Amino acid sequence: MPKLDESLLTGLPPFSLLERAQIREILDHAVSRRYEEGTPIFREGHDADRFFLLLDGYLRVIRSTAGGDQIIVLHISPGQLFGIAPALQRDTYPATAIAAAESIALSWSAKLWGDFTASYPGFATESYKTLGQRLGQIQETLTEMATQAVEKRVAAAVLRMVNQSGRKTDQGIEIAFPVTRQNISDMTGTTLHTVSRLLSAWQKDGIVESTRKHIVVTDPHALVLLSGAQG
Amino acid sequence: MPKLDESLLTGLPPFSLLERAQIREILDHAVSRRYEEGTPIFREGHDADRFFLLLDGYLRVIRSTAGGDQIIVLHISPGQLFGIAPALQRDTYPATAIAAAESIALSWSAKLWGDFTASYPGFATESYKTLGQRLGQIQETLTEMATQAVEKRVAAAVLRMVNQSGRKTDQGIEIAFPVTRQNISDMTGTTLHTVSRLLSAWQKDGIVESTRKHIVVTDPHALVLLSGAQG
DNA sequence: CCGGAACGTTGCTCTGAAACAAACTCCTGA
DNA sequence: TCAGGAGTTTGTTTCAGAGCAACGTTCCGG
Repeated sequence: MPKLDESLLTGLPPFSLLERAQIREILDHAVSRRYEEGTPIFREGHDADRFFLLLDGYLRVIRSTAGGDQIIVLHISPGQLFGIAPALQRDTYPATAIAAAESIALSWSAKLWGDFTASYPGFATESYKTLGQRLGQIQETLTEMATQAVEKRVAAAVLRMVNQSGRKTDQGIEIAFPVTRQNISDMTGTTLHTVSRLLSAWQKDGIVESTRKHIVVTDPHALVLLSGAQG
Repeated sequence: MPKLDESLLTGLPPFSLLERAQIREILDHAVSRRYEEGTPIFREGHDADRFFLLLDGYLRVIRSTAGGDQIIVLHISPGQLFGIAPALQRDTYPATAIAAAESIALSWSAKLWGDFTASYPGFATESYKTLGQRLGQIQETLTEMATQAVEKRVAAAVLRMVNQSGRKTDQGIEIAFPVTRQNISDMTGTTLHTVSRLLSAWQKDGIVESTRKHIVVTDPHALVLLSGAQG
C-alpha cells in the first residue's frame, strides 16, 4: 500500500491545528478504501470497531425498523468524520452507512479514538462540534417531520441535499450524487409515488429539472418558499 | 447559601470514579435552583453559558418551528446532565428545557466544562456516553415518526415515559409527572383530539386509566403490542 | 361561592396522501 | 439485440386522521 499524502488531511477541521509530523503519524495508522455505489461501509448493530473520514463521494446514513421500513437519517459529504460511535462509547453502530456514489474513505481502529483526542490538540473539540451540529440537524428533521406537510418536507429535503452538495451548472444547481424518488421518500417518510408527483409538478412550474437519478434545481428561491421558510 | 451535600452526586455515572474531595470541589462551583412546574430552565437560541444536572423532578426538552408548532424532543429525569451544548462547542442552546413537574437542578458555568473533562477521570467518557444514547433515542424517534401510524407512535410515547419515570401503584404503573393530551400530541406530531380518542379507547379496553394530567398504565403488555414491537 | 380558564371528550366533515394498479422508459448484461 | 430489471409516471380508489365545533369537567383565584 502506497503512503497516503499529507495534503489529504490538511485544512480539515479536526486536523487544522496539527503539525505536519502529527498528520503523518495519523495517516500511518489509517486504512484507505474505495466503495462502489450501493456498498455498505458499516451496518447498524455491527461491532463499532472503526471510525471513518470521507475523502471523496457521498454517503447515506440509514436506519431501519423491525418492519422493514427504512429512513435516511443524514448524508455525509467529503471531509466529514462518520461512524464515530466509538467516540460515544457505543459498541455497535446505531445506523448503516451506504455509498450513495463511488466513495473513498479513511478509517482507523476504534481504540485509537482515545489516543487521538488525548494527543492531538483541537481534535476532540472539533469532533464534538461536528457531533453537535449533527444532533441539531436531526432534531431539526424531527420537528419538520412532526409538524410539516409532505410537500414542505420534500422541498426541504431537496434543499438540504443541494446545500450540502450542490454545484452550479448552466441550468441551475445540481445535486452531486445519484438520488432516486425512493431515496427522497426515505428521507421524508412518504411514498415514492407522492415524490414523483411533486417533482413532476415542480418541473411543470420550472422549479426543477430531473432525469432518472439526477436532480437540477433551476429555481432555488421558489423551492425555499415551498419549504415554508416562514413566508 | 448552605453547602451542598456530597451524597447528591455520588453514584451518578459522570462522577462515579471521583474522590470525595473532587466531588466537594465540583459542588463548590455549582449553583442549585428550584423550578416550578412550567418554568423554563433555558430557552432555544439563548446563550449557552451554563450546563446542568437534574437532581429532582422531570423536564421536557422542546423545539419550536417558525410557524409556532412545537414538539417535545425528549424528557430528562433525575441524575441526568442536560443543557450540555457547551460540551459540543455550541454557543446557543438548540432547544428549550421546561420543568414538567417541580424540579431541582444544579448548574455550572460553561467555562468549567473543559476543566471538568480535563481534571476528572471518567467525566468526559460518561458524558459522551449519555450523549450517544440521546442521539440514538432521537434517531429512533425520527424513524418511528416517519414510518409508524399514529396509534403506534402514541403507544410508544406513553411507553417511553413509563420506562423513564414509571412507578408501581396498586392499579398499574403510573407516569411520575403531569402529562396532558396536548403534551402527548407534541411528542407524536398529532393533535390532542386524536390522542384523547386513543386514550379513551384504551381506557375502554382496560389498558390505561387516566385522569386529568395523570396516566396509569394497567396493561403494559397490551400497550407494547400496540406499539408494534414487531408482533 | 362564583366565574373563568385550562383541560378533556365526542360527533361530524373533508381532504391529503397512502394504497392499489398499470404502463412506460431507460439501462445493463447476456 | 433482446430480456429483464430498476426507476418513473399517472390514474383511480380509499381511508386515517386533521379540522372544526360544541360541550362537559375540574381546578383555581377572588
